[in-house]
Amino acid sequence: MQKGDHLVLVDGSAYIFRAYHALPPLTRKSDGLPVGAVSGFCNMLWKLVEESRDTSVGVAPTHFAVIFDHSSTTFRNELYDQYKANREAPPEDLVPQFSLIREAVRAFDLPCIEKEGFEADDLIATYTRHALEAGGDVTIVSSDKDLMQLVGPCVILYDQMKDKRLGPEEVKEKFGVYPDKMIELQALVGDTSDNVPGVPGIGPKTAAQLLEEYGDLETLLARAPEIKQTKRRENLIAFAEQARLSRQLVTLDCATPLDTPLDDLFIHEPDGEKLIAFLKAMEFTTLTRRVAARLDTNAAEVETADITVEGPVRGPDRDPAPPAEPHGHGEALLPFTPAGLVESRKAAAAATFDRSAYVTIRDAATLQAWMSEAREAGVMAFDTETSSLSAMNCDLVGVSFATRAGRAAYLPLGHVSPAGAADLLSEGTVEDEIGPQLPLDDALAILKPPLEDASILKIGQNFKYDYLVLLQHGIAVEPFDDTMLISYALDASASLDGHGMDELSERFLGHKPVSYKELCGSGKSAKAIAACPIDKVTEYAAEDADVTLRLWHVLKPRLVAEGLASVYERLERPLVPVLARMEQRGIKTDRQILSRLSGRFAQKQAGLESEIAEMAGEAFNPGSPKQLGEILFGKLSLPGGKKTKSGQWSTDARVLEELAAEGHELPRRIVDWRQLSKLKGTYTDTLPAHMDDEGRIHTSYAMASTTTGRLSSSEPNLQNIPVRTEEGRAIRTAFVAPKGKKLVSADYSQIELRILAHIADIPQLKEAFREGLDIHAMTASEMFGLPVEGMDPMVRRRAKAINFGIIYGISAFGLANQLSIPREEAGLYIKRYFERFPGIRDYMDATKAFAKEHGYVETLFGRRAHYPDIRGPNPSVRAFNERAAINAPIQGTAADIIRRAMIRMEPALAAAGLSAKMLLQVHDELIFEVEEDEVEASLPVIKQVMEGAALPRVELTVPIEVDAKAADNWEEAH
DNA sequence: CGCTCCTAACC
DNA sequence: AGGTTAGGAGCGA
Repeated sequence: MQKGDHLVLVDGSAYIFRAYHALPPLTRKSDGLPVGAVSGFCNMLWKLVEESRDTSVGVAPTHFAVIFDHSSTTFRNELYDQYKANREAPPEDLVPQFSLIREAVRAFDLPCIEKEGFEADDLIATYTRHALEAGGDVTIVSSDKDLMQLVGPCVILYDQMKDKRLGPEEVKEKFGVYPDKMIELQALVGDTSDNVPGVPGIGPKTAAQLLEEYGDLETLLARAPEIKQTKRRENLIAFAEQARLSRQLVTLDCATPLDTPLDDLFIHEPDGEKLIAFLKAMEFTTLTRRVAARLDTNAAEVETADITVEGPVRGPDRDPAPPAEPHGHGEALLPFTPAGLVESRKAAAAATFDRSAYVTIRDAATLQAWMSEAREAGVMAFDTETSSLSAMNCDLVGVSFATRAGRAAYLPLGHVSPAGAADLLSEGTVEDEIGPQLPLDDALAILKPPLEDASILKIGQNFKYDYLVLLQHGIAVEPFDDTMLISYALDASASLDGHGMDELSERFLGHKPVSYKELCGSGKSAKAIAACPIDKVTEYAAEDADVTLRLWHVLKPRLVAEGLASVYERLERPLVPVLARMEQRGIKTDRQILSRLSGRFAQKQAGLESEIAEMAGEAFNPGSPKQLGEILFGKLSLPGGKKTKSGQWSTDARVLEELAAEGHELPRRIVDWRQLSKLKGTYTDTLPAHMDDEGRIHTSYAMASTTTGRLSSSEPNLQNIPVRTEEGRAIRTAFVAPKGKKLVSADYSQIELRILAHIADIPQLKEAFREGLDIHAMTASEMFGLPVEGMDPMVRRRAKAINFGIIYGISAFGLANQLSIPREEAGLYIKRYFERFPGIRDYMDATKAFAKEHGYVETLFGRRAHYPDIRGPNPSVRAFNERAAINAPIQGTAADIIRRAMIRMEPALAAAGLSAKMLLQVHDELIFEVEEDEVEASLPVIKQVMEGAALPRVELTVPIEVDAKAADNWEEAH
């Protein structure tokens, strides 16, 4: 435990009795087993776990335990045989529930702590002391006044049922003394229920008053003769010893020997299946459903646990962690907490970086030894060094490993002599010059087993890259974690400046690693990494693995603590192999079509260029906004000149279109020229350069580049291939299926508007989607009171713009801009819209309020988008953040849904015996390559997976529809 | 050569 | 008006 950590201790025994007494008796239907207290206990614990993840309530816990009384006799009985002597035996129907409740805690995967001879309160006191010494905060979940003595600046008492939190001030208010005097107060007052005698005639009010006056118990007893009130004086003198005994009895033992050290209370992701199996066995249908939905698990598929009436009584220690399991396509959230995590976490935070300690691996035996170390540790950070940045087209230069903080090595595999050509000229071999390197094939043969070993967790940074590199060598690395994706799940803010390793290292470790530039240089003088000195590369590469491992130690625990484990485990990590395979496959492209289009575009452009020069009266570069602005608004003095931020004439398409509408021919030509220039320069000329030997283009998907959870595509970007204009669309005909296959395009219809209708709960929108109506025409009809039949296309267009505007966090300024209408008119439209759909305004207000309170918003699947500046002082920055915050849950939920579909797609197709291959994702569209004779069978599977992708976690109240079509090329399939 | 600006392609 | 990537021009070192 370290500073900033947060320990939650649940007073389990108190919970049991409260649950038992607060609820009517309940028995298990199938056999009459009494389970009322178990049910109440489980409900309370579940709520607590849920609440504690809501960071708005307080700091999310990093450590968590449920503490029980072990038996009725404790060390206090030796002090005083009457202690708790008049306690009645627990009710008969509660007795069998004690062991069930311990089972329940185990099912929640929480440590269940108790100790012979000690009360729960003593254990709570001891853990609290340990936590405080480590610099942590503590929340004790209980309302027992015996625990108030523990309250302090970093310790609060939380009464879950009354939802009350007690700090020092609240204790003072309640008892008239601060927590540090609680023991003395209890010693005076006594406790009838526990048989703590106290001093007769002294109640809480008097006790508080006396302590206020005399300071502490001993002073009070010593000066008792001074007290005026006869009876009070006599009692204090007569019962002084009894008061001292009482003080001993109520003083909690904060030095209880602990069987489970504090650090072992470290929280980890629960095993959803285990919990659901238990709840099903108890026949708690409501809670089972609730838990299953939250954990995104289908309860029907979980086998009911075998819980007998005489369930095993839990010992004081928790069970050993379940065996580590690989996380393939499985649906359950399996914990992966290798042994020794806690130790390594501490080491990661403490150790400093020593580059000279890194090892260069030059032979098989040393490599084998490192892999043994990894096997023992159960964890290995791992990084590949390659000859280029493109995973699909690079050679492996080396691999680095780290097995614990500070212990890292580099394995050179493809290094060449730094001098390059000198190899050929010099007498000696490369080996003489740079030392021996293990042959690549030998190294891969040694590496393959541990990299695919289910009991070794491989940790990478931007792991899709390394995964893809090794996939080219026939190695599918599993299981793995990715520090970049963990960081992204925790906080995807754009303001963070990315999730690259160097940034993360500086942000979370306060360490600046050797940069690639420092190693290889930059610009013209940049060297290939393979030509850099191996000792320097060892420092660089091994450090990367070391940093990655340490980042993992710091970041991974935060996932669970902040309630983001399911985002990472459901939406991020499983997508890595899926995207890697998509990138590896690539999409077949017809070079000839692109080249013909380039020719056609060039010809048209040339024609336009001469016309443009003639109209302008001089030759200039139409691609230069600066020159163009000077011609249009300077030389020709056309009206409507606007300036950009930096004072240049604005010449964007909007400005030029407006001029063209007024009859000016030159701007029209420029618009056309620009379009051709874009299509040619960005697409038809450039795409062929990305084709491989088989004529396929492999894009690269960035998983952590957007603030909302969308993917992005680059090198080349295949998510912005033209579609709007006919000429642009022609480019899509170049994306083709090979002979004997078809391309299938499947896209979600209006998914963001559907999500809006669901989230904001808009009856008319939901109804329209259920009826399959034209949503924009319906909107126009609602707003302007016109029938949908025979709707003016221009009116519909406005309604459509407003619908999109709503998704984007509408402003009168933006809508006016979009529709080229006065701002006042746009304002009226918005007003009208809100009148017709008041739920939208409610949603927007609620989202803004949430974002202001928490600093982030959430998708339906729990992904967060952070907007800290929404609280900032700059009104326009604030407004921008408000709009983004309104958009993010909608755009982000859509992104989550298609991610879920992609993750499920391959197993679903395989299960149906189909060989369809997913190639591309374009935000709401998936593109597949399908054997011609499998098209018919594949379409319904693809549709089903996409349409059902939100389930079971989220049940949308609008239908989700997917249109899917097969054709020979992308243009026709779309 | 590397950066910013402007523009435009997509959902 | 929300979320992206990319290319060319222009400028300064």
